[in-house]
Amino acid sequence: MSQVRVRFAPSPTGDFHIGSARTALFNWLYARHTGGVFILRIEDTDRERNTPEALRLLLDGMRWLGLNWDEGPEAGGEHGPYFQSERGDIYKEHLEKLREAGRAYDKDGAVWFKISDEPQVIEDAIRGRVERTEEKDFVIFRSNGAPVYHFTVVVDDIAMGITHVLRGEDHLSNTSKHTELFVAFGAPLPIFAHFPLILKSHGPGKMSKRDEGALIEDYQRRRFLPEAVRNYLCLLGWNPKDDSEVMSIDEIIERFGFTGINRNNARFDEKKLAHFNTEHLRLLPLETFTLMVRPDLDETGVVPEDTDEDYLQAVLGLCQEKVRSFPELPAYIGYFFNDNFEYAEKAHKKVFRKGDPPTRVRELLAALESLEDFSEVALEQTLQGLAEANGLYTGEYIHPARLAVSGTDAGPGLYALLRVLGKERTIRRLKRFVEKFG
RNA sequence: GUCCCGUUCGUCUAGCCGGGUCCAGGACACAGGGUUUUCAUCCCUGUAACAGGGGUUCAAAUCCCCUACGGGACGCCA
Repeated sequence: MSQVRVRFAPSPTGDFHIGSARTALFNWLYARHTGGVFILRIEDTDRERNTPEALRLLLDGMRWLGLNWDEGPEAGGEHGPYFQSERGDIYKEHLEKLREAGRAYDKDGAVWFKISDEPQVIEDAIRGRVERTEEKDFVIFRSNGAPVYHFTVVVDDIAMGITHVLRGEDHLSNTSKHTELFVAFGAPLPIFAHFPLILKSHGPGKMSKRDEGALIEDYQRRRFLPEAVRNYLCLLGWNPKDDSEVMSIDEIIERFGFTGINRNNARFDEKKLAHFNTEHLRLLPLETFTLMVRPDLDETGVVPEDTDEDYLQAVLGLCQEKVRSFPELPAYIGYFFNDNFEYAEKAHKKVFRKGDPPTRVRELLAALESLEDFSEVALEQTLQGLAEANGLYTGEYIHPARLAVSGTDAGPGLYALLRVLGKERTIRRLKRFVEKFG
């Protein structure tokens, strides 16, 4: 069989939203799975509504998601141009063919396509056989001379040698118009595959640009991991049949196919997306994690410029598995880089509710000052030894210690925390606590 | 209104084609419990679904029909 050629054909009229992104994704996956060609074609025939800004958003979003195209804008290819606005001559030629065949006529200043009286049969790769009869002739060129979507899409799919048309179910009813045109041009039908739509999380209807969480741009801005968004999107309407969820893109490409695509619409769930983000965050090698979180750290300025790189790495290594997203990291690690952090009121109250924290911290300070080995094992032994010697629970030292060195009541395990902070910082902070609270 | 597509836990879904192994499995969310010095981690447990009705069959989530509901398309938008 000849090589698979699929296309994603958006119109740059607004934001790049999740539904479009998934259409692009499924086409891309199918191309990569089959070793085929993924084409990006810009459907900008509606001059009124297209904007360069929307195009930029689209290309950025595609790249962010890792959906590289083999032919299209900025990539070139032998079937260009890839902007419909530049394909006027091709449309005119094809219109002539229809006129010659007696299938096009003028009315009210527009050009109309004369439908056949045949019922159209669509062998859909996902839905099976679907029959639909077109009921009336439709416009293919507007009175302002611009060609209409149903016409351009078919002409381009023929001219670009598209073998498979993969798109949302919202196009299923239009497909009978398209098959009419394919037949009128004497062209073979591509294989159609219509997948389910993404419905909004709450309320009726499909997801639209106005809905919460609908924009790819939003996820870029909120620093989601593109592989997490992509992974989640793959599972909205497709599944590998064996309960696998968090997968590498190579694994998804390997397993992707029509048999795993569902027929019923899926509701978008931001909580599950957040879960994928957390999972993928944990999978990141520390060096990558460090590199990626840099912008968040720079933006908030929590890490001073002269910070030792090894120390930063150690801190991140400790905290990577504790956070659920990049933006929450700066606040989570702030105290590591600032000895003069504030003691959180809630944590302070909690710790001071019982026992004698200042005394415990003083005892701990004395013990740690003479401790050379700041390994977790040694620290643990020291604290436990101290507790035993004074007939107290280790918790009576641990909680005040945490408050004293971090100002909070939550965070990484205390021994690891102290190890990373190191002796000098730890001592300094314990002293500060003693000075402040006696 | 007409036509097209669909309907399994709150949500994403497995199972359906080739009916029995399904008093329906997994994940997210939620609830409870546990581990840990803490927590935003981790572990365990629990709650919870075959839209309804009719048929076919020894047997139906699985096959057929009807109804209801959901979604989509009916533009000189794409």
